[in-house]
Amino acid sequence: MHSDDKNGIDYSMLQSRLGYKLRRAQLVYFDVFSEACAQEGITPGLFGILAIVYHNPGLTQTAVSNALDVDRSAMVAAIDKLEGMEVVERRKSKHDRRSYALYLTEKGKAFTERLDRQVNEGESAFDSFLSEEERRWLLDTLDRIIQARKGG
Amino acid sequence: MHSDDKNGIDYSMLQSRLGYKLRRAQLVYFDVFSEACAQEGITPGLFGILAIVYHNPGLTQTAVSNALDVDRSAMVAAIDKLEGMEVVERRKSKHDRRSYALYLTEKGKAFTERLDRQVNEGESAFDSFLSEEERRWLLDTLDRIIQARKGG
DNA sequence: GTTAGAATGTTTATGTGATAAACAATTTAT
DNA sequence: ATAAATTGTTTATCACATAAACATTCTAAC
Repeated sequence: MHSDDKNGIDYSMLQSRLGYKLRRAQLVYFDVFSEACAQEGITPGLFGILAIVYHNPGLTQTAVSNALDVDRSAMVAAIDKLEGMEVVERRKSKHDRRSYALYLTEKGKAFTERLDRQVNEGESAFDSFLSEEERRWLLDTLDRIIQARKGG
Repeated sequence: MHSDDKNGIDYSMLQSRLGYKLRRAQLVYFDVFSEACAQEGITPGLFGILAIVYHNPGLTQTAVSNALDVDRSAMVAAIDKLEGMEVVERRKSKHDRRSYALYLTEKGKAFTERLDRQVNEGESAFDSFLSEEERRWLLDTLDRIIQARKGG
C-alpha cells in the first residue's frame, strides 16, 4: 500500500481531489495572466469586465456583474478604476435614472484588443502541450462543472 | 458571424479562455467544499494542511508549506488556528531548535478522516456526471498544467 | 573554532477577491 | 398611492497570495 509520492511526500487525500487540482491549476493561469498584463494594471477580474463591455456595450453594472457571476458591489471599485484609466465610461441611462450604461472609450477598445492578444500569446505559449481537441474537451468539461452548479 | 451567446450576452473573449474557465470551476468547487465542511471551521487551505500532516507526520511548517506551494508565513496563523482547535500540535524538534515538527492529535486524525469523507461525498454527489475515465483524464490534464509551470 | 551565510518561525503590510448586510434613490407592481 | 423590488453604493469580514524584515538557530567556509 505505498502511496502517492512526490519529493517523498504523501499526497493521498489531495492527489485525486478535483477541487485541489483546480485550485492549483487556476493559480498557474493566474501567474501566466499576470506576466502577460500585470504591467498594465489589469487583473483577471478587470479583464473579464473589459471583455464583456467590449462585446456588449451599454450594459448596466448589474448586468455585467450577473454576466460574470460576481456581486454587483464588487463592480463599484472595479469600474472606478477602469474609469480612472480612461478605458471605460459610465453614461447615465435615460430610461432608468438609477443605473449607468457602460461603454469602452476608443482608448479602451484598443487597450482591450491588445490585452486580448497578449493574454492569448502568454497562455498559448504555455499550454501548447494540449492538442486542440484536448483543449476543447477541457473547456467543455469545465463548462459542465460550472453549469452543474447552476442547477443545484 | 453571430457570437457566443448566453442570456443574450457575448462572451467571445472569455469563452475559450482556460484561465477564465478554471477560475469559474474552482469557485464552484470552493462552494461545494464549503458546504461540506464550513461548519467545522475548515477552509480548503486548512484541509490541505491536515491532509499533508495526516499522511506525513513530523514535517516542519516549512516542509508543509513547500508541499502545498504556499509561503511559509501563511502557515503561522493556519497552524495557530488548527492548534487552537486541538487537531494539530507543534512539537519542538530535537535536531533543530528553530523548527517544530507537526503532528495530528488523536482527535485531529478522526476529524481529518471525517472531513475527507464529507468532502468526498459532497464532491462526488456533484461531479457524478463525469465517468471515472473522464475524471482521471481531467486530473491528469490539470496535473500537466501545474507541472508545466514548474519547469518554466 | 570563528565567522559568514542560509534557514526557521514569525510579524507586518499590501492586494485580490468573494460575500453579505445595509442604505438612499428610483422604478415597478398592486 | 402605496408596497415591493432594483440600482449603485458603502462598509465589513474573510480567504488567500506575496513580500519584506527580524531574531534565533543551524551550516558551511576558512
